[in-house]
Amino acid sequence: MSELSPADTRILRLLQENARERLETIAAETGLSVATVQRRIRNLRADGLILGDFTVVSPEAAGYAMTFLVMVELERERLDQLDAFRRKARAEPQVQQCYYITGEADFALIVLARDMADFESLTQRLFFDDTNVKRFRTSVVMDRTKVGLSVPLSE
Amino acid sequence: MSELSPADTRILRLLQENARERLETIAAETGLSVATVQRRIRNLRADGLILGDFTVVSPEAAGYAMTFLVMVELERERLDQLDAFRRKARAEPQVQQCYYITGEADFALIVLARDMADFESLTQRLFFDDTNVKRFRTSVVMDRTKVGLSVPLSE
DNA sequence: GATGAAACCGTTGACGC
DNA sequence: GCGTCAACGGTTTCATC
Repeated sequence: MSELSPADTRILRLLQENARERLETIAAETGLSVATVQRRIRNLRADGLILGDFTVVSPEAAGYAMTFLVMVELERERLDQLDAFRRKARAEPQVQQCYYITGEADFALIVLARDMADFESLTQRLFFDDTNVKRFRTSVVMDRTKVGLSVPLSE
Repeated sequence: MSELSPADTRILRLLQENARERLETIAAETGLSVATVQRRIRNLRADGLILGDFTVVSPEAAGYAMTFLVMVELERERLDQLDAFRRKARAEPQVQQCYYITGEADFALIVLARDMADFESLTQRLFFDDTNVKRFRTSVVMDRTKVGLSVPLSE
C-alpha cells in the first residue's frame, strides 16, 4: 500500500467534508490545475482509497427520534453462529452499524428507532427470538456528539 | 415536521447508496421527470432532510489498520465536565464517533488508530491525562461488519 | 506518464406555462 | 405544480510534451 501524497491528502480532506466541493475550489486550495484534481480523484476512486460518495439523511427528520447502542453476547461463539448474527444485523435497516468486537460482548450495534415501541419490536425480532443471543445490554444515546466516517488525514 | 412523500423517500434511498447517482437514473426509477427530481433534491437539502454529501475514505488504505470501541466513565457527571469531554472527543480526528449514553458508561467512542502504539498514545492524551476520566474499557473491533449512516426509508 | 485544450455530458437555475 | 432551455460544472478524449 503506497503512501498518500500531500496533494491527494488535501483533496480527500476537502471531499470528506463535502463531496460536492467544486473542482475549481479544490484546485485553488491545492495549487493544482482543475484537470489534475479531477484525474487524481478518478485515480483515488479506482485505487479504492475512496469507497464512495454518500448522501446523509437526518434521522430525526426521517422520523427516527431515538438512537441506541446495544451490546450483544452470543450463547455459542461458533463461526457459523457469528456469521448468522452478522448477516441478520447487516440485513436489518434499523441497524446502522454493527461491529464484531473483543471483550465481554461479541457485537456492538448502533440502532435507530422511531420510538420506544419500535425499538422493543426490533429487540424481539433481533434478540429475544434468536436462541443464540445469550444477553444484550441497551444504552440510550442521549447525544450523537460526533457521528461520521471520516478518516484522519495529515501530510 | 411533515411526513416524507413516497417519491422523496425513493430519491433519498438512492442517494444514500450513491450520492453521485445520475438524475436521469433517479427519474427513471421513480417515474418522475429529471427537472422534478432535481427540484426535490434541492428542497430536501434546503429543508434539512439531507444533511450533506460526503466522500468516504477507506481507513485501511489511509493507514488506519485498527478500530476500537471505547466505553468511557467520568468521575463527575457535571454538565461542564461532560461538555469538556465532548469537546475534546469532537476535536480529536481519530475519534470517528462519540455518543453520550445512559447506563454504566457515559460515552461510547469509535476510534481509529494506525497500530497499537498509536492507540496507546491516544489513550494517554484522551483518558490518562484527563483527571475526570474514572475508567475506560477498550474493545478491539475485529470486523466492521456494517458501517454506515444510512437511515431506514420505506414508503 | 503527466499536462492542457476542447468536445461532451450531466447538473443547475431562470423563465414560462 | 410542470417542462424547456441556456449557462455552468464535471468528465472524457486527444494531442503534446
